[in-house]
Amino acid sequence: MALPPGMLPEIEPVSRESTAAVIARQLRDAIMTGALPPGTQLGETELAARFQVSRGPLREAMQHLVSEGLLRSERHRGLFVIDLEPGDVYDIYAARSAIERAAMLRALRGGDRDRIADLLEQTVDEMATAASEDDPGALSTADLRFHEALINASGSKRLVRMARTLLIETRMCLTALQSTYQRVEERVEEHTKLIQALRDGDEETALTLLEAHMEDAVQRLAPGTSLTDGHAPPVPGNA
Amino acid sequence: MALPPGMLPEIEPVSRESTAAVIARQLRDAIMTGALPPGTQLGETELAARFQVSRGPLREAMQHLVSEGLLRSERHRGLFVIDLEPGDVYDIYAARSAIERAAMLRALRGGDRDRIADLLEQTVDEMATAASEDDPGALSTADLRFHEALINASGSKRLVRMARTLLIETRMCLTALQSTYQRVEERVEEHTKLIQALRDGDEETALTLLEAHMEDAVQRLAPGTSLTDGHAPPVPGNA
DNA sequence: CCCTCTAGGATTGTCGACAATTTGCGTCCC
DNA sequence: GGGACGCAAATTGTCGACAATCCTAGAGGG
Repeated sequence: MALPPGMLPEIEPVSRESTAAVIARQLRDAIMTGALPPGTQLGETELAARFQVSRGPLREAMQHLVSEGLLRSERHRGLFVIDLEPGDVYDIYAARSAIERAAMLRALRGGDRDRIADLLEQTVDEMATAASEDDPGALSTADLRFHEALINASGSKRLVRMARTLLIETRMCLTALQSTYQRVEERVEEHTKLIQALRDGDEETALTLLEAHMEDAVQRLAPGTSLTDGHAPPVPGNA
Repeated sequence: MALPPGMLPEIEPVSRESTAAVIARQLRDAIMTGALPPGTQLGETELAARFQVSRGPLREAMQHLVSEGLLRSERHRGLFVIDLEPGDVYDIYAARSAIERAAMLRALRGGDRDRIADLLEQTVDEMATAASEDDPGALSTADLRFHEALINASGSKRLVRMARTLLIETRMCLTALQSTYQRVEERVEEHTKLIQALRDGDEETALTLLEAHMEDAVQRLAPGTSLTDGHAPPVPGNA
């Protein structure tokens, strides 16, 4: 009303997030970073005490993570952090490839390519910083943020929603197999080239680079499998 | 032990599904078929009475549907069935296009093409039956089952997981705009051609047909928008 | 010595009640 | 008559306790 737009830009309700959402986010981070290793059992009573809330909101948060696929629930047994088998690595990257290809297409065709490219370059800068400081964790985080930004730039609610779990799972892969990395310069450069292709509006190059990016990763993380030729992993834990 | 495999093939725990899961499925069906129209407010107390359970399990089911994107939650206000705007129709089909393209690729390259094609043909038979009986609801259901089967055949846990919500939302679109249908023969034939391309292992044709299938649908449901040229909808309700 | 059955402990599933917050309506003042 | 304030009803958010179920360890019998 009396407040001109632009003033007080960031006032929001004191508690705009539900308790369950806060807990879910904290657990998500813990799982993502490896603080809660795969296979860990999460006791409701114990966690409720740690978060100082009742079991009600905590259960809701857990249920949320279960439906996201980060926890697996065994009835009357408990909740466990999922453990990723080789087949899952393949599956994750195949799904990511599909999502990010679509996001890239929408970014390419939806206009505003330069603005998106600028956004992506910020995350690449973060990667470079993390690389120069020799911080593998931060490097992985920045890497993921690149892909998160790409998908956000697509402007598709559903691509964003579907990618959320995938990126967390990707982070789990990266933390679990932190040793098998490629050269950091190479890792940064792949993303830079991707941005350039986007900026140029070169669809074929962008899509090819993206596919190669995924193929590289999956072969490094799960040797012997391939995205492009449909070579299924040895023990697919699929339904 | 003493039971040779193959005997008693279908005995399972008396209640292998949690109460919340049962409720969630029932609500899902109700939303999908339009029994709960978009925008409806769902009171916890009322529903708890209808299902004859406490509010605890019911809340879990609701939370599940919220995280799936079928309900939207306003704090201290209530839960509402999402209503699909034109921008959402575009978004849904863009996402479906990405998922099903990937599923088709894995079906094409993963071997067992004939087995998958046979499975898909069963659902096309269902479509034909529904068409001959002039049952639009059953026709839509069979249509969705075709795509569900295709994604299941991909063998990818994550594609299946991501597609679940998308297919429900698609069903909502179909029930909401049930009038704007194409000729039923055409609708059946499109799927038949898709199966043939899959059986032949003709990747280019299969992918092209699939893309056209989606493009047709989106243009019929949300005229003026297009998947392929990135023509964004007039009022994108995206984040 | 090994298998089976039973009792114990622990964990999840469910419930009913209380507290916090929002919305709508009625009232009061200008 | 119009607007703002305050109250009350309804709904969601949270909590603690009880019930059902499952794993484990130990004793007993073969």
